Amino acid sequence: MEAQKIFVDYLKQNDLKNTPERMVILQEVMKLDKHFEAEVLFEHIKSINIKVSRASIYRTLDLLVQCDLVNRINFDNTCFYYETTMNKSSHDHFICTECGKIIEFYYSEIEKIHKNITDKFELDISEYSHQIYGKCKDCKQKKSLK
Amino acid sequence: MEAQKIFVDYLKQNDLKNTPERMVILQEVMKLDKHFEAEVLFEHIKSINIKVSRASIYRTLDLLVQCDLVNRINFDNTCFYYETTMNKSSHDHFICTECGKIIEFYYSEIEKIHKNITDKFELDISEYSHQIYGKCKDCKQKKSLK
DNA sequence: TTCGTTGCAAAGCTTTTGCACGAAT
DNA sequence: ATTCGTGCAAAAGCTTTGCAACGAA
Repeated sequence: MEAQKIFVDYLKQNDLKNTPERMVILQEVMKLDKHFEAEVLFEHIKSINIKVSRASIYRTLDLLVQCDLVNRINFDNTCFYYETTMNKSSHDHFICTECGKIIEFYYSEIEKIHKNITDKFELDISEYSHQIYGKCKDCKQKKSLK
Repeated sequence: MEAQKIFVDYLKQNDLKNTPERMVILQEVMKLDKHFEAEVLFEHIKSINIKVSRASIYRTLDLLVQCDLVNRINFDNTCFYYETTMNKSSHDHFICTECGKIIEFYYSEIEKIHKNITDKFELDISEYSHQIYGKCKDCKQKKSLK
């Protein structure tokens, strides 16, 4: 189902009002990259000459999280990141602490682990975060030459 | 090796000073429960009538993270949590997004994945972060009752 | 004596909130 | 006419930082 319809229905069902601000925010959220910050969304909307306050950004993001159109995730304690739930694919990241290089990888075992833990503890998993930090091949070699 | 020796050595090797505040903080960190907040450590030390400022708590925790005696973890964006690394096998966390409950778990497959990726990309892994977010059994049931 | 360290308070940042005005139904 | 939403600015809450006094080496 289309995101906008889901959101409008959600608003209606909860006696919330359909406002221009809310519609703009949903529309622009859908255009952003996978993991975006509230501030990025705010700046983005400002950049297309639409005026929406930061408060409305945060409040509307909360609503979008409520109706499962958006996930709010917690990456590094600097701020929350948001991502749309539509078309989401899973992969993890290796981040080189020397040069910042990122390697994406995917192992089906991760999903098996999640399935296993879901069953064992009767959980309902919505999101996960899996990062590996260290030195990439190049930086490892540079380091050992010293 | 004993934590205190590791810390003292670390300080010496980095031309940092061995101060009473740092020693107290290390000592009391070791007494705390698994996942504690900086504020809890601060209050704990105050409660035993030792005077250490919040700033020193934060600065010393950073040092302890630097020398791998403590991990700094990020569960819910409210604050950082810390845990000692001594005598602790690696484990990951499930965090309930409704009630904040934390479940620790360990799967050897994670290590296999890391070994595999290390070999494949010739990496040097120093740390990783793996959190799963969702609803725990109780909160899942509460939600479905509505 | 020399620097690193401490405590304090202020600043920094992201997110939330109180309030008066404005808009949707 | 209600009632909810918005913008603004202030508040919140955790963490970091600037600075002067202090203390370890």
